[in-house]
Amino acid sequence: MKNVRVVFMGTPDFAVPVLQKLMENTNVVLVVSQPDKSVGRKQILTKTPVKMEAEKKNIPVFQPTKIKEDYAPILEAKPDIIITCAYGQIIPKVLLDAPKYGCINVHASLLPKYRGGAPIHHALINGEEKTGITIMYMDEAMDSGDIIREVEYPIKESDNVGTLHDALSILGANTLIETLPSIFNGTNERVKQEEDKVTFAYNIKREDEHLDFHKIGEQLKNQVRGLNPWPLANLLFQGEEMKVLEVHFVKKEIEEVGIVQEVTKDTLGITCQDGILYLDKIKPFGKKEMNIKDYLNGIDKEKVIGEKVE
RNA sequence: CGCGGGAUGGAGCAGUCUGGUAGCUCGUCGGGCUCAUAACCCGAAGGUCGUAGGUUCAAAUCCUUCUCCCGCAA
Repeated sequence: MKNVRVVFMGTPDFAVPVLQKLMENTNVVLVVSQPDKSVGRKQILTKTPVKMEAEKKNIPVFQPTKIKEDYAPILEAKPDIIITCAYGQIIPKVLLDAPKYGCINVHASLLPKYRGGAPIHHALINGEEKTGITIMYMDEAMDSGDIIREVEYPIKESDNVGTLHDALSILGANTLIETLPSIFNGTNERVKQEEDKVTFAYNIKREDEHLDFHKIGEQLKNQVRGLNPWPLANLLFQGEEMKVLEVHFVKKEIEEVGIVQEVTKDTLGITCQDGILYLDKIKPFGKKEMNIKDYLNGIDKEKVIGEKVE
Protein backbone atom coordinates (compact mmCIF):
# COMPACT_ATOMS: atom_id res chain seq x y z
CA MET A 1 0.00 0.00 0.00
CA LYS A 2 3.00 2.23 0.54
CA ASN A 3 3.19 3.21 -3.10
CA VAL A 4 -0.47 4.11 -3.57
CA ARG A 5 -0.93 7.83 -4.18
CA VAL A 6 -3.62 9.08 -1.80
CA VAL A 7 -5.38 12.44 -1.64
CA PHE A 8 -7.00 12.83 1.77
CA MET A 9 -9.85 15.25 2.34
CA GLY A 10 -11.00 16.05 5.87
CA THR A 11 -11.38 18.89 8.33
CA PRO A 12 -12.11 18.36 12.06
CA ASP A 13 -10.54 16.31 14.86
CA PHE A 14 -12.58 13.30 13.89
CA ALA A 15 -10.61 12.96 10.66
CA VAL A 16 -7.17 13.28 12.23
CA PRO A 17 -6.66 9.61 13.26
CA VAL A 18 -7.74 8.57 9.77
CA LEU A 19 -5.13 10.85 8.24
CA GLN A 20 -2.48 9.58 10.65
CA LYS A 21 -3.13 5.97 9.72
CA LEU A 22 -3.05 6.83 6.04
CA MET A 23 0.26 8.63 6.39
CA GLU A 24 1.71 5.57 8.12
CA ASN A 25 0.46 3.08 5.58
CA THR A 26 0.19 4.83 2.24
CA ASN A 27 1.72 7.63 0.22
CA VAL A 28 -0.41 10.69 1.05
CA VAL A 29 0.54 13.20 -1.65
CA LEU A 30 -2.00 15.94 -0.89
CA VAL A 31 -4.36 16.89 1.93
CA VAL A 32 -7.49 18.92 1.23
CA SER A 33 -9.21 20.75 4.08
CA GLN A 34 -11.74 23.54 4.58
CA PRO A 35 -10.33 27.08 4.61
CA ASP A 36 -8.97 28.30 7.94
CA LYS A 37 -11.64 30.07 9.96
CA SER A 38 -11.68 32.86 12.49
CA VAL A 39 -12.92 31.33 15.70
CA GLY A 40 -13.79 32.48 19.18
CA ARG A 41 -14.39 35.88 20.72
CA LYS A 42 -11.10 37.20 19.47
CA GLN A 43 -11.61 35.87 15.97
CA ILE A 44 -8.25 34.19 15.84
CA LEU A 45 -7.54 32.61 12.50
CA THR A 46 -7.22 28.93 13.27
CA LYS A 47 -5.90 26.11 11.13
CA THR A 48 -8.12 23.07 10.83
CA PRO A 49 -6.99 20.04 12.87
CA VAL A 50 -6.39 18.05 9.70
CA LYS A 51 -4.22 20.83 8.27
CA MET A 52 -2.10 20.95 11.40
CA GLU A 53 -1.57 17.19 11.28
CA ALA A 54 -0.58 17.30 7.62
CA GLU A 55 1.88 20.13 8.20
CA LYS A 56 3.65 18.08 10.87
CA LYS A 57 4.61 15.66 8.13
CA ASN A 58 5.22 18.37 5.55
CA ILE A 59 2.41 17.23 3.31
CA PRO A 60 1.00 20.01 1.10
CA VAL A 61 -2.46 21.26 2.07
CA PHE A 62 -5.03 22.63 -0.36
CA GLN A 63 -7.96 24.66 1.01
CA PRO A 64 -10.45 25.66 -1.67
CA THR A 65 -13.47 27.74 -0.67
CA LYS A 66 -15.57 26.03 -3.32
CA ILE A 67 -14.19 22.68 -4.37
CA LYS A 68 -16.90 22.51 -7.01
CA GLU A 69 -15.01 25.15 -8.98
CA ASP A 70 -11.50 24.95 -7.63
CA TYR A 71 -10.17 21.42 -7.87
CA ALA A 72 -7.29 21.47 -10.35
CA PRO A 73 -4.52 20.83 -7.79
CA ILE A 74 -6.22 17.60 -6.81
CA LEU A 75 -6.14 16.28 -10.35
CA GLU A 76 -2.54 17.40 -10.69
CA ALA A 77 -1.64 15.28 -7.68
CA LYS A 78 -2.62 12.25 -9.77
CA PRO A 79 -4.30 10.32 -6.96
CA ASP A 80 -4.85 6.57 -7.23
CA ILE A 81 -7.57 7.00 -4.64
CA ILE A 82 -9.30 9.88 -2.87
CA ILE A 83 -10.28 9.27 0.74
CA THR A 84 -12.53 11.64 2.63
CA CYS A 85 -13.62 11.87 6.23
CA ALA A 86 -15.76 14.73 7.48
CA TYR A 87 -14.50 17.10 4.81
CA GLY A 88 -17.51 19.38 4.70
CA GLN A 89 -18.15 19.93 1.01
CA ILE A 90 -19.76 17.85 -1.70
CA ILE A 91 -17.16 16.44 -4.08
CA PRO A 92 -17.79 17.21 -7.78
CA LYS A 93 -18.20 14.36 -10.24
CA VAL A 94 -15.02 15.21 -12.12
CA LEU A 95 -13.06 14.30 -8.99
CA LEU A 96 -15.14 11.22 -8.21
CA ASP A 97 -14.26 9.82 -11.62
CA ALA A 98 -10.56 10.66 -11.57
CA PRO A 99 -8.81 8.07 -9.35
CA LYS A 100 -8.54 4.49 -10.57
CA TYR A 101 -9.62 3.07 -7.18
CA GLY A 102 -12.38 5.64 -6.82
CA CYS A 103 -13.37 7.87 -3.93
CA ILE A 104 -13.89 6.38 -0.48
CA ASN A 105 -15.56 7.99 2.50
CA VAL A 106 -15.39 7.16 6.21
CA HIS A 107 -18.70 7.95 7.91
CA ALA A 108 -19.56 7.81 11.62
CA SER A 109 -22.83 5.89 11.48
CA LEU A 110 -24.31 2.67 10.18
CA LEU A 111 -25.60 3.88 6.83
CA PRO A 112 -28.24 4.36 5.55
CA LYS A 113 -29.10 5.69 8.99
CA TYR A 114 -27.83 9.12 9.96
CA ARG A 115 -26.55 10.55 6.72
CA GLY A 116 -25.13 14.04 7.18
CA GLY A 117 -22.98 16.17 9.40
CA ALA A 118 -23.91 15.20 12.96
CA PRO A 119 -24.40 11.41 13.06
CA ILE A 120 -22.84 10.98 16.49
CA HIS A 121 -25.02 13.61 18.14
CA HIS A 122 -28.23 12.27 16.65
CA ALA A 123 -27.49 8.64 17.46
CA LEU A 124 -27.13 9.58 21.12
CA ILE A 125 -30.08 11.98 21.19
CA ASN A 126 -32.28 9.26 19.74
CA GLY A 127 -31.11 6.80 22.36
CA GLU A 128 -29.64 4.31 19.89
CA GLU A 129 -28.06 1.23 21.43
CA LYS A 130 -25.50 0.93 18.70
CA THR A 131 -23.90 2.94 15.97
CA GLY A 132 -20.73 2.40 14.00
CA ILE A 133 -18.51 3.16 11.07
CA THR A 134 -19.30 2.86 7.39
CA ILE A 135 -16.64 2.68 4.70
CA MET A 136 -18.29 3.56 1.41
CA TYR A 137 -17.87 4.76 -2.13
CA MET A 138 -18.90 8.33 -2.70
CA ASP A 139 -21.37 9.59 -5.21
CA GLU A 140 -22.75 13.01 -5.95
CA ALA A 141 -25.17 13.22 -3.02
CA MET A 142 -24.51 13.36 0.72
CA ASP A 143 -23.41 10.00 2.16
CA SER A 144 -25.50 8.08 -0.35
CA GLY A 145 -22.93 5.89 -2.12
CA ASP A 146 -22.50 2.12 -2.06
CA ILE A 147 -21.39 0.51 1.18
CA ILE A 148 -18.11 -1.38 1.29
CA ARG A 149 -17.97 -2.31 4.92
CA GLU A 150 -19.77 -1.56 8.17
CA VAL A 151 -18.51 -2.12 11.71
CA GLU A 152 -20.90 -1.83 14.63
CA TYR A 153 -20.08 -0.10 17.88
CA PRO A 154 -22.28 -0.65 20.97
CA ILE A 155 -23.17 2.61 22.72
CA LYS A 156 -22.53 2.51 26.44
CA GLU A 157 -24.74 4.16 29.03
CA SER A 158 -21.77 6.31 29.99
CA ASP A 159 -21.02 7.49 26.45
CA ASN A 160 -21.47 11.07 25.41
CA VAL A 161 -20.54 12.87 22.21
CA GLY A 162 -16.95 13.23 23.35
CA THR A 163 -16.28 9.60 24.20
CA LEU A 164 -18.24 8.25 21.25
CA HIS A 165 -16.53 10.67 18.88
CA ASP A 166 -13.10 9.53 20.01
CA ALA A 167 -13.98 5.84 19.90
CA LEU A 168 -15.52 6.03 16.43
CA SER A 169 -12.67 8.13 15.16
CA ILE A 170 -10.16 5.42 16.07
CA LEU A 171 -12.48 2.67 14.86
CA GLY A 172 -12.92 4.50 11.57
CA ALA A 173 -9.20 4.84 11.01
CA ASN A 174 -8.52 1.18 11.79
CA THR A 175 -11.44 -0.07 9.75
CA LEU A 176 -10.34 1.94 6.76
CA ILE A 177 -6.81 0.55 6.84
CA GLU A 178 -8.15 -3.00 7.18
CA THR A 179 -10.48 -2.49 4.25
CA LEU A 180 -8.11 -0.76 1.84
CA PRO A 181 -6.31 -3.90 0.56
CA SER A 182 -9.59 -5.37 -0.65
CA ILE A 183 -10.32 -2.16 -2.49
CA PHE A 184 -6.94 -2.19 -4.18
CA ASN A 185 -7.23 -5.80 -5.31
CA GLY A 186 -10.89 -5.53 -6.24
CA THR A 187 -12.26 -8.09 -3.78
CA ASN A 188 -14.29 -5.65 -1.71
CA GLU A 189 -18.05 -5.77 -1.35
CA ARG A 190 -20.25 -3.08 -2.83
CA VAL A 191 -23.81 -2.90 -1.51
CA LYS A 192 -26.42 -0.32 -2.46
CA GLN A 193 -28.04 1.58 0.42
CA GLU A 194 -31.66 0.68 1.12
CA GLU A 195 -33.41 3.92 0.30
CA ASP A 196 -36.46 3.25 2.47
CA LYS A 197 -34.25 3.08 5.56
CA VAL A 198 -32.48 6.39 5.03
CA THR A 199 -32.49 8.87 7.90
CA PHE A 200 -30.68 12.17 8.17
CA ALA A 201 -28.52 13.66 10.90
CA TYR A 202 -28.56 17.38 10.23
CA ASN A 203 -26.17 19.68 11.97
CA ILE A 204 -27.43 20.60 15.43
CA LYS A 205 -29.52 23.75 15.44
CA ARG A 206 -29.88 26.22 18.26
CA GLU A 207 -33.37 25.03 19.15
CA ASP A 208 -32.16 21.42 19.37
CA GLU A 209 -30.14 22.42 22.41
CA HIS A 210 -33.04 23.57 24.54
CA LEU A 211 -34.47 21.17 27.13
CA ASP A 212 -38.25 20.88 27.01
CA PHE A 213 -39.50 19.43 30.27
CA HIS A 214 -42.69 18.24 28.65
CA LYS A 215 -40.59 15.42 27.29
CA ILE A 216 -39.97 12.22 29.21
CA GLY A 217 -36.87 11.81 31.35
CA GLU A 218 -35.20 9.30 29.09
CA GLN A 219 -35.37 11.67 26.15
CA LEU A 220 -34.02 14.58 28.16
CA LYS A 221 -31.18 12.46 29.46
CA ASN A 222 -30.25 11.39 25.95
CA GLN A 223 -30.48 14.96 24.73
CA VAL A 224 -28.06 16.09 27.42
CA ARG A 225 -25.46 13.44 26.68
CA GLY A 226 -26.02 13.78 22.95
CA LEU A 227 -24.93 17.42 23.15
CA ASN A 228 -22.03 17.01 25.60
CA PRO A 229 -19.30 18.24 25.37
CA TRP A 230 -20.51 20.30 22.43
CA PRO A 231 -22.66 22.34 21.93
CA LEU A 232 -24.35 21.50 25.29
CA ALA A 233 -28.03 21.38 26.24
CA ASN A 234 -29.49 24.45 27.88
CA LEU A 235 -32.46 25.62 29.92
CA LEU A 236 -33.77 28.93 31.18
CA PHE A 237 -33.61 29.30 34.95
CA GLN A 238 -34.42 32.52 36.77
CA GLY A 239 -34.21 34.42 33.53
CA GLU A 240 -30.74 33.22 32.65
CA GLU A 241 -29.52 30.55 30.31
CA MET A 242 -27.84 27.64 31.98
CA LYS A 243 -25.95 24.91 30.17
CA VAL A 244 -26.52 21.35 31.31
CA LEU A 245 -23.69 18.83 31.04
CA GLU A 246 -24.82 15.84 33.09
CA VAL A 247 -28.11 14.69 34.55
CA HIS A 248 -29.76 11.62 35.99
CA PHE A 249 -33.41 10.68 36.10
CA VAL A 250 -35.83 9.07 38.53
CA LYS A 251 -39.25 7.94 37.36
CA LYS A 252 -42.07 9.25 39.54
CA GLU A 253 -45.62 10.59 39.52
CA ILE A 254 -45.49 14.36 39.19
CA GLU A 255 -48.08 17.12 39.22
CA GLU A 256 -46.67 19.92 37.11
CA VAL A 257 -43.89 19.89 34.55
CA GLY A 258 -40.82 22.17 34.61
CA ILE A 259 -40.78 23.01 38.31
CA VAL A 260 -37.88 22.84 40.74
CA GLN A 261 -39.31 20.25 43.08
CA GLU A 262 -36.42 18.98 45.11
CA VAL A 263 -33.44 20.87 46.48
CA THR A 264 -31.00 19.43 48.98
CA LYS A 265 -27.42 20.34 49.70
CA ASP A 266 -26.27 18.34 46.72
CA THR A 267 -29.23 17.67 44.44
CA LEU A 268 -31.54 19.81 42.37
CA GLY A 269 -34.49 18.01 40.78
CA ILE A 270 -36.80 19.40 38.10
CA THR A 271 -40.08 17.77 37.16
CA CYS A 272 -40.54 16.47 33.65
CA GLN A 273 -43.25 14.39 31.97
CA ASP A 274 -42.70 11.14 33.84
CA GLY A 275 -40.49 11.94 36.79
CA ILE A 276 -37.72 14.11 38.14
CA LEU A 277 -34.62 15.10 36.24
CA TYR A 278 -31.68 15.78 38.54
CA LEU A 279 -29.01 18.16 37.31
CA ASP A 280 -25.54 16.82 38.12
CA LYS A 281 -23.19 19.13 36.25
CA ILE A 282 -24.03 22.55 34.87
CA LYS A 283 -22.54 25.76 33.52
CA PRO A 284 -24.39 28.84 34.78
CA PHE A 285 -24.40 31.99 32.68
CA GLY A 286 -21.02 33.68 32.73
CA LYS A 287 -19.44 30.97 34.86
CA LYS A 288 -17.38 27.90 34.33
CA GLU A 289 -18.83 24.44 34.46
CA MET A 290 -19.37 23.09 37.96
CA ASN A 291 -20.92 20.22 39.87
CA ILE A 292 -24.44 20.88 41.07
CA LYS A 293 -23.20 20.68 44.65
CA ASP A 294 -20.87 23.63 44.12
CA TYR A 295 -23.66 25.61 42.53
CA LEU A 296 -26.00 24.88 45.42
CA ASN A 297 -23.36 26.04 47.91
CA GLY A 298 -23.61 29.52 46.54
CA ILE A 299 -27.37 30.04 46.34
CA ASP A 300 -30.30 30.40 48.71
CA LYS A 301 -31.91 26.99 48.34
CA GLU A 302 -35.21 28.07 49.96
CA LYS A 303 -35.86 30.57 47.22
CA VAL A 304 -35.23 28.11 44.44
CA ILE A 305 -37.89 25.54 45.32
CA GLY A 306 -40.96 25.91 43.16
CA GLU A 307 -39.17 28.05 40.57
CA LYS A 308 -40.28 27.53 37.01
CA VAL A 309 -37.75 26.18 34.56
CA GLU A 310 -38.22 26.69 30.85
C1' C B 1 -12.71 48.51 18.77
C1' G B 2 -19.31 43.28 17.49
C1' C B 3 -22.85 42.52 22.36
C1' G B 4 -23.01 40.90 27.37
C1' G B 5 -21.49 38.14 32.13
C1' G B 6 -17.42 37.23 35.57
C1' A B 7 -12.49 37.34 38.80
C1' U B 8 -13.31 37.85 47.00
C1' G B 9 -9.35 31.55 51.88
C1' G B 10 -9.26 24.83 48.61
C1' A B 11 -14.86 24.99 45.97
C1' G B 12 -19.40 27.86 45.06
C1' C B 13 -21.17 32.68 46.38
C1' A B 14 -22.66 37.54 49.30
C1' G B 15 -20.66 42.27 50.22
C1' U B 16 -19.54 46.99 45.53
C1' C B 17 -24.99 51.25 44.12
C1' U B 18 -24.73 54.39 49.67
C1' G B 19 -16.09 53.85 51.08
C1' G B 20 -15.19 52.62 57.76
C1' U B 21 -13.67 45.07 61.85
C1' A B 22 -13.45 39.79 55.57
C1' G B 23 -19.27 37.43 55.65
C1' C B 24 -22.39 32.83 53.91
C1' U B 25 -22.86 27.60 52.33
C1' C B 26 -19.34 23.75 51.88
C1' G B 27 -14.50 21.42 52.09
C1' U B 28 -10.04 20.54 55.14
C1' C B 29 -7.84 19.68 60.12
C1' G B 30 -8.71 18.83 65.58
C1' G B 31 -12.23 17.45 69.39
C1' G B 32 -17.14 15.57 70.97
C1' C B 33 -21.72 12.49 70.42
C1' U B 34 -22.84 7.55 68.45
C1' C B 35 -22.87 0.40 67.77
C1' A B 36 -21.71 3.39 63.54
C1' U B 37 -21.79 7.27 59.71
C1' A B 38 -21.35 10.73 54.21
C1' A B 39 -25.67 12.56 60.07
C1' C B 40 -25.37 15.91 64.45
C1' C B 41 -22.55 19.29 68.13
C1' C B 42 -17.99 22.25 69.45
C1' G B 43 -13.44 24.44 67.85
C1' A B 44 -9.27 25.77 64.47
C1' A B 45 -6.37 26.84 60.31
C1' G B 46 -6.70 29.19 55.67
C1' G B 47 -7.79 35.57 51.96
C1' U B 48 -1.74 41.18 49.63
C1' C B 49 -10.51 40.88 47.66
C1' G B 50 -7.23 39.23 39.30
C1' U B 51 -2.91 43.23 37.78
C1' A B 52 -0.93 48.28 37.91
C1' G B 53 -1.79 53.18 39.11
C1' G B 54 -5.04 57.28 41.04
C1' U B 55 -8.65 59.82 44.63
C1' U B 56 -9.20 59.65 50.15
C1' C B 57 -7.80 60.19 57.04
C1' A B 58 -9.57 55.40 55.18
C1' A B 59 -10.75 51.43 49.07
C1' A B 60 -13.18 44.56 47.94
C1' U B 61 -16.22 49.11 47.40
C1' C B 62 -15.07 55.32 43.65
C1' C B 63 -11.82 56.64 38.88
C1' U B 64 -8.25 54.85 35.05
C1' U B 65 -4.95 50.82 32.84
C1' C B 66 -3.97 45.94 31.79
C1' U B 67 -4.58 40.48 32.10
C1' C B 68 -7.35 36.10 32.25
C1' C B 69 -12.14 33.14 32.20
C1' C B 70 -17.28 32.51 30.27
C1' G B 71 -21.96 33.08 27.11
C1' C B 72 -24.05 35.21 22.56
C1' A B 73 -23.13 36.75 17.65
C1' A B 74 -19.98 35.51 13.48
